[in-house]
Amino acid sequence: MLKIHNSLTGEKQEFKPLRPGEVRMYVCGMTNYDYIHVGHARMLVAFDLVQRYLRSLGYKVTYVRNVTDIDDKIIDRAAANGENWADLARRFTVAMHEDCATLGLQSPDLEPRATEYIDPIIAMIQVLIDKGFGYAAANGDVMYSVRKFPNYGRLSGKKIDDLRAGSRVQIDGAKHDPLDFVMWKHAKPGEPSWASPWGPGRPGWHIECSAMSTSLLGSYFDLHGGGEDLKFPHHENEIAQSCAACDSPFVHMWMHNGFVRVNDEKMSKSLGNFFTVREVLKTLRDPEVLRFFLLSSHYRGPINYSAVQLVQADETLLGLYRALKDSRPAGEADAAEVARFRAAMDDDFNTPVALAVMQGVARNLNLAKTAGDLPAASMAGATLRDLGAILGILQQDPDSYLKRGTGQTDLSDLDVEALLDSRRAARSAKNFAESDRIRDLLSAAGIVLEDKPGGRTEWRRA
RNA sequence: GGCUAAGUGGCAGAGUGGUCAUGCAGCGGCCUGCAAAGCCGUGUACGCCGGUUCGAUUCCGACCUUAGCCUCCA
Repeated sequence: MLKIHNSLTGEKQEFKPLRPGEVRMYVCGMTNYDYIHVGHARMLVAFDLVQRYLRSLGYKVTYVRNVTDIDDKIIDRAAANGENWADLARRFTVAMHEDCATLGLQSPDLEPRATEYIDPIIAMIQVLIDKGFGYAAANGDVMYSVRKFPNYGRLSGKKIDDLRAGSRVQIDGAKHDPLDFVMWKHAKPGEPSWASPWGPGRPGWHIECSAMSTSLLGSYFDLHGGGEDLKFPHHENEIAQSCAACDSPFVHMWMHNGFVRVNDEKMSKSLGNFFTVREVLKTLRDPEVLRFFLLSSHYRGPINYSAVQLVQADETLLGLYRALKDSRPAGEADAAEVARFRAAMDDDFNTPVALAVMQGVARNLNLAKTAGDLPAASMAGATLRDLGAILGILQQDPDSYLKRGTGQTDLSDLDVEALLDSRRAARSAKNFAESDRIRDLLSAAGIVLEDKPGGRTEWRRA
């Protein structure tokens, strides 16, 4: 029985799809005006995992993750670059797709872009105006009247009056109430715009997600996810808009992932302490190391980003691939281990415990290999592979994974096989000085040797 | 100021009212020509102070510390 922590109630709840056998989920994706950083990667990986696990449970999943391709930041950045805003958004959306693919993310089933949903957005705003939740302000913007929506603040646990008291927001003269937010922004000279009943303009961020999610998944769907920082006001506003427009509950369960921190601070653009996925990947043996690192703590908690931790993730993943090597995965996975793994995942996607189960399988696999118990090794190998597939790890060929370094050392002018032959000859002649010399030489090139029974020697990267 | 999370062994990271997380690193052993890998063994860990309890890291209360949100943010 799958339990998911629902941000709406603050508790883990049994997951029951609204429609039998079918899960509809929406995740707030990226505003693409720059390369994605590790914080974004965490969100992306967390919900990729949710989606994968739900599928592994046999649900028919419709996973929607949007792209915001019109926004102040895009316009500003494009202006700074002297670039067309649409080109900029397209360029970084392509880059995001590349990064997602490297991180082993499965594509969402649908990836709506805000600019493709202008009509539904306008329609929804109109409905909200007609129902008295929205109003056209004097400056041409269309606002949402937060105080008209009774449950405003329920998701984030905020009270309207507290917000107001603590508000440091500049009072916008056009707003009837400082809490009101913009659904439609009137176009300023030179800005991209679309025609609307309220004049040329563009959609606000919150209405985009309300319109896209309900257009694609219906007015009431199962799961809505995003980063913790979107809880307020973005998700709160989505709820206010969608519920009011559709006269319906909006989302059954809300999920929020925790932040990536750097030295105990949130990794973010504004703090300037971010690392892009691209630059981090250059320092790693394989992108899978970053994915593994992200999976090694629970999605809701904070995770501290540091080079040391990446090294630990690398070592641990390496150990798993070493176990997998020569295991000849075949046949059915070990049912008991799978059950343990699933129990961990059923508990609000507890990947650290799921990974611990896999460590146990790896130990049994190593034991079976040294005992020469081939059937047991195949089974353990199959188990590791199958469980890894759910998490999106351990699907590569172990030997080529192990022979891959962190990218610095070039082996092209080193004939490893020939050196191993010489070393083999030296060892059988008991010329250990020579065999150790060759091993040191290889070691200096970042190659580790492992002598196997029967005079066989294998190599991998350190 | 309001609201929300969190403080676990050298590092990372789960979890629980009363023998075990797990991984990395370390140490000892087996194996090895020596290594590496693997396996076996190994650590008086749960912010502070009270309370409840036969027993609390786990429940309750206060306190301290940190982070996040309250403004765009994954």
